[in-house]
Amino acid sequence: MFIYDSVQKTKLLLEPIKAGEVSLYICGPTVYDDAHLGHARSSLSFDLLARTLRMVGYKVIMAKNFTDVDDKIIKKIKETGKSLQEITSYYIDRYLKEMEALHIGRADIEPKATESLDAMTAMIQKLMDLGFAYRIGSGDIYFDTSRDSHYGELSGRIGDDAESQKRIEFVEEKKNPKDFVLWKACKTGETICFEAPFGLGRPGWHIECSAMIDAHFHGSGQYSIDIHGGGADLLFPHHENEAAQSRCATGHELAKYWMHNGFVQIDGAKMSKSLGNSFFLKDALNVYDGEILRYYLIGVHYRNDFNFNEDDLQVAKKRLDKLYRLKNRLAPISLSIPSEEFKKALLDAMSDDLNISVALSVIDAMIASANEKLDLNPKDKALKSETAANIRLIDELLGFGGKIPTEYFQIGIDEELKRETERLISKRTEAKKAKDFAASDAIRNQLDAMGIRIMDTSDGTTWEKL
RNA sequence: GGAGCCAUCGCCAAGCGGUAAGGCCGCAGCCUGCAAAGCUGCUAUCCCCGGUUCAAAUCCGGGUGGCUCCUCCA
Repeated sequence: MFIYDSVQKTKLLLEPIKAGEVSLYICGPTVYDDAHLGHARSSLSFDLLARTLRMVGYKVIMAKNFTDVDDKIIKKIKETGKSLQEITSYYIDRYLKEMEALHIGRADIEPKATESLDAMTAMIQKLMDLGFAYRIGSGDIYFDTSRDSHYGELSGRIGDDAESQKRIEFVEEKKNPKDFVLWKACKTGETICFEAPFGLGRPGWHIECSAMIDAHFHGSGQYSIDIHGGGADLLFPHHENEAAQSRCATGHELAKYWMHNGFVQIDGAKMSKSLGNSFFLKDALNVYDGEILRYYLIGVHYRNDFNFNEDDLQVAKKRLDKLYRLKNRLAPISLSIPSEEFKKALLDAMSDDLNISVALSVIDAMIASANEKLDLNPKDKALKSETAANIRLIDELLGFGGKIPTEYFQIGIDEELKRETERLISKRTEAKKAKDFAASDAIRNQLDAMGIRIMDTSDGTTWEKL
């Protein structure tokens, strides 16, 4: 298995700390609003990674956190009058449901910041004891970046210039502009306060992941976990800061490999709230089935930017349709085992830093070949059961193709329309039998106007919703 | 101001020094009452200019264009 390490900026052979086992920590969402397509893409990227690692034979332990204490959540509390718990549990619940719709597997460990306070305060205390952190007059505790000689190496930002320092929030008492907050002391009027040995307050953002990783993974003498992942925007400052804290508190590096996924863009620009072009996952799921959305969103290599476009989404659906049409020719059949050649080609592609494009082309080739053989010999049972097993493999590795074809093609069809469709089809079959092609073609046009496409096969007429 | 990523057929998209995968669209054919579906065949020398090499889309230098990070962000 090869993966691209975004710190070393090169593709590397994955050599886990512990043979046969891969520990994975993914930066999850801050739960103050609905998930957008960018969250989906990030989750999808690491879902593919976990699935591939498992199929290649690794035991995978994946953690993905929920940031449920944060300034934006506090802002939401003020705006809505709801409690922190109400807000965060609502958005966590929605997040998980939406990710499920995209067939994204759950992480093995899903820590929440509010449930990891002991780990965080312990790490902050340790950093203070070791002289890596200091407290200012307000009670806030900062990490002293000047004490970490490796600070800046992760993101390659060693000599930051004046212009970039201007952008950092100015706090007079900070020793160094790059120093970041570990603990925000409770100020007058603030209600979201937690107890800590150093007083009431709440944790800074960066400490969360470091503390959770420390709490949940044993690691080795050199690294806490194998792979740390997240969106490309997290490399700096978030991951730089995490790495610094962990290095100073534990004496070893946080992760052996770092992986970052690219952005989802809308009309060539980064999707973000401030630009007013964010696309919520819930809105997309309202219009498109989760499986189609999944197929579309994984279609571009995870490190590249992804330009969201509804036309391209339709193209993705067409491609997925072909898989289901093949599956439709198979059923009902018992599975045998997948073709060795197919499995190898698929795994070879995904083992090469998740080369999804090659993987999808391998699938297309398998579909074409199976269709061709079935055209020649429609009753080839061995081929059918092997093909069915191939599709089962695709579902396991890539997370699509698992539905029953008729369900897939009839998503969003109500019972009434379904009955009407079937009634018209049998009427058309009668007309065809009587060689009344004018009548049968009229019915076909009528169905077409209803959004139903029909196909005559040797086994009768099948139909799909357009 | 600093740091980085990207640029491949009309569109989407692989490629990681050895002579351009795949999908959509289009065209031709097989199949079909006609379609649809399926199958077969056809369609690019890789933004520009230099350089390294027996060999470059792939490496180096210089342009041009797009995006991102340096502030919360997947």
